[in-house]
Amino acid sequence: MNEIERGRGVALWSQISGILAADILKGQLRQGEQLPSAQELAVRFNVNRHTVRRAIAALEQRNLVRTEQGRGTFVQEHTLDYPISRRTRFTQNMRNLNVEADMEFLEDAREIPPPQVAQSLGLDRHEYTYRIETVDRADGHVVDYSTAYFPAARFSGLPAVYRRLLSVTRTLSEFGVTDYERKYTRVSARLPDANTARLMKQPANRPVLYVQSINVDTRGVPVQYGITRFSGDWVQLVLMND
Amino acid sequence: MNEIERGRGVALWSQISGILAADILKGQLRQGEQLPSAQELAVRFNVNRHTVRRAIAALEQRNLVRTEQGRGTFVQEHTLDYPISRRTRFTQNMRNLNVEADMEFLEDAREIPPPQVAQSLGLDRHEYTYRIETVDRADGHVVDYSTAYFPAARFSGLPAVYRRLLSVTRTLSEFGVTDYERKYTRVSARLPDANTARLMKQPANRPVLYVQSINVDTRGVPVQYGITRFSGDWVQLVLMND
DNA sequence: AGCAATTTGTTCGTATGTATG
DNA sequence: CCATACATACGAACAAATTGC
Repeated sequence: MNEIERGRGVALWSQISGILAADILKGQLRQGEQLPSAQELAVRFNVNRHTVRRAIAALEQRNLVRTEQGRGTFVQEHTLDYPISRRTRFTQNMRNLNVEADMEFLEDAREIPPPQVAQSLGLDRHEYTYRIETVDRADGHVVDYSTAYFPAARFSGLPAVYRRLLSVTRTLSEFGVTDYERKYTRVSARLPDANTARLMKQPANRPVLYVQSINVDTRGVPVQYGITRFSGDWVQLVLMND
Repeated sequence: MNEIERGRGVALWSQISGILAADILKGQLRQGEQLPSAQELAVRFNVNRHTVRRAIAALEQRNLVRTEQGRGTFVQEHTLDYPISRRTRFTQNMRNLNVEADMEFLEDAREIPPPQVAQSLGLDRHEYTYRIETVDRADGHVVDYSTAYFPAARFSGLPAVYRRLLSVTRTLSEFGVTDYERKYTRVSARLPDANTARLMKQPANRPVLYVQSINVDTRGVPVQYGITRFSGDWVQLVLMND
């Protein structure tokens, strides 16, 4: 059981807030789940109810919980609504949401892709692609882990450009592809493999949204094949019609 | 270990085929996984290699496996591509795929819905809805488990009509809603709760696609809130742009 | 419809710790 | 060392909303 220390320079409410926040972010407190009442928490941490309320107020500020008078305090359904449309730009989406978004480049490689990827990109079995792996974060925790394939013949030297620009849109633009659109998006649910779970810092038994997509240029020629694994708990794909 | 019996009126190849098919359908053999070689299976079942080949041929006929010359036999990636669009009609989708589709009515109820549902349908907190639960099957195994909410005030007596027609489209049509369209679709990945796992006849650690959707009439008024849990292994949602 | 139990929200007051000048 | 300001922490009482009986 987690304990707090008095008089060590960190306010009690801050310590309590930190413990609860960690529980939520680690998934030990599930989405929509009710927290113990302020009174119960006060007993557990051996502090006054006001102090607990101060801690919860901080969590509410961070949008981790939601309180309802007369009912209780609940773990906020903290889903990022991820719009999917033919103009989807993944990084751009993040900017539109009021979260701290950042992206980390993991690695790139020049290689012959899996058959399904080759076929989707309209390549022969022995044609090379560039593969680029990245991780996106929002508010500090991993939202998605993406693998993107580009035809190497058409986009010679792409990885270097990508490392510099860190954006698919801007990178393709450097190669003259000023516009592209989503041709199709396939969505399924699966458990992450060991590597994916590690990169996404999530338990291996928490499912991910497995999204495969093709982007085509204005002439309909495939320019990118993408595999994006979204944290199933934190991301909802939203398909709007309006 | 599963055993086969000789001379009991069921051909050996048929029994072997049945055992392997059950393994595949129960998910013990995962999608894309390679089966043991015909020789290995022959040893395991204590039959001739030809008998195993006959069994595998039957599986291929049922489109459960795919054999590749010189490589081996693999569990067919047996995904149903489920198109999602503003005109999505779930049952209709099934008919378009070349599978045996059937639907089972589970139960209905008149009740106050969860707050999120009420809000999405534009109802007050105390207004009633009809809830209808169904299961869809394709080729005998469960593809999705759906819960649909309808405003009770507007569609008085809906469950009786639904039981008779077994179709959302036709039921709404009886109430004068001759046309409706998908307003939005939200997709996330989660593990099934115990009840869902049981109804879908799948292990509790296999993820489902959790899809929430709203259908609105031609004036934009919500007529149905749906929760559909798709078997993550067997269903891919496909969002086309063409 | 009423009532009790529970939980969050609010407002007092009081005491203590910390930083500053 | 003292005065002040501010954040922290506790206690009591009451209001408002929800839930279950």
